Amino acid sequence: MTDTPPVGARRGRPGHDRETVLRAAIDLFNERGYDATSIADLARELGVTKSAVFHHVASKEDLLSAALDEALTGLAAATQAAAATDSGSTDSGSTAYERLHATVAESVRILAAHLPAVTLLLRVRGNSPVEQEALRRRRVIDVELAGLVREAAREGDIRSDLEPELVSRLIFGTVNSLVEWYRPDGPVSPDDLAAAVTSLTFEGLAPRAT
Amino acid sequence: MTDTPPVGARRGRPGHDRETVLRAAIDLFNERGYDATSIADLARELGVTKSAVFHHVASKEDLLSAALDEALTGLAAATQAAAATDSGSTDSGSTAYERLHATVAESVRILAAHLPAVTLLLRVRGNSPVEQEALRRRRVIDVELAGLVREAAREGDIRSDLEPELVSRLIFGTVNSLVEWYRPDGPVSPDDLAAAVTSLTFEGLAPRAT
DNA sequence: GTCTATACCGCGATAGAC
DNA sequence: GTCTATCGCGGTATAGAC
Repeated sequence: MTDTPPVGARRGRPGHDRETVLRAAIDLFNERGYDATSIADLARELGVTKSAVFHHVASKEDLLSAALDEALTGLAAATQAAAATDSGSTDSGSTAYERLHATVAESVRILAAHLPAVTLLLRVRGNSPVEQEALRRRRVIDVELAGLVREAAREGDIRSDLEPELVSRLIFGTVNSLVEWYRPDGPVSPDDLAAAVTSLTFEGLAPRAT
Repeated sequence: MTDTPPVGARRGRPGHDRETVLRAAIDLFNERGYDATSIADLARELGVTKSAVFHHVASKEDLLSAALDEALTGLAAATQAAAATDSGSTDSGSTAYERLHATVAESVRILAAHLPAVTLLLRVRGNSPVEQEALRRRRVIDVELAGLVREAAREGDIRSDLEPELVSRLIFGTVNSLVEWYRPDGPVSPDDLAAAVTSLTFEGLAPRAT
């Protein structure tokens, strides 16, 4: 046997692969913004030339597209999973309140697990077809979430003196704002964060019985 | 008397002035992002050439600087005003709870009144000295807000089972997330919005006695 | 798979005429 | 106050050698 690795296996030893480039790109996009980040910046970060980067990806926008897809897939799964806590048909074993509670918690966990990609998603403005498509997919998720809030209000398990659309925007505005400061390697674990967010959202700031 | 306007007064009839340019710039920066917006875009929006824009402003960054200053001045005033509801020295007539409540409401109102400038501020990443200075001033405000939350918890008027820093970040994360969707010309007035945010924040989602 | 070299374009900003 | 014209730079992306 020789000392060379199996030729049949996927190799790429000398340099980087697409995934490496993508991770570095997402980090840079988040640090400086997508438009303010050049391929030259990315190449410098990876220690190669611009041309080497273009060997792995078709275009700069290609990197953005992949990152947004990761975030959207995760968030869509979060809403789906929590909604399928039971749901089924007309009236199931789970209440809308329970599903809303689970969705908020799961959204926080997904956000923490895919923080860089989700951060990028939340900053997209719709400057290109790629960004517009991402915004469209985001809107679909937002509509589902608003429906869940409306349902919980109709079932009488949450207050109904405020518009469900408004409540939904405030709740998930709180969740989304986490990308501005939360770091998974900090003192607060993702599960602790999810618990704090849900507790504050559902119970408010009132002093608790000890 | 002639039909020409007073020559001594500030005039500029044929074209635009610095304020016009600034308003248009802030809107474009928010729509597409600062880096993605070129002076040519701005000139096109105003119906003039790039050179005409540079007649009114020294640089593109000059526009950003002015916008960030507007937002920061407003927000600093909001925290100051609400904190000075009484405060004074050691123990005054107002509790930290009351001051926190007033600060949240006032922050929402300022955000609504200066929505474009505040939106821009909240998207700044620190890419240049101008942006870094803005982030520094933001941080000062954030520290004051966190102190207010800590004080209210110490006085026993809000729950103390969660870290004040965490609570502060969540509350003002909710407030800041308003820039992502709120429009003052929509169905919700700034005062209604401030009432909804404070109510949801302080009282939570629990059904209310009717 | 990575390199050098380069085409091509749009950017921010300036000079000087009107 | 706005224009035309232009500079110099850095952007994305490509071609072809190694």
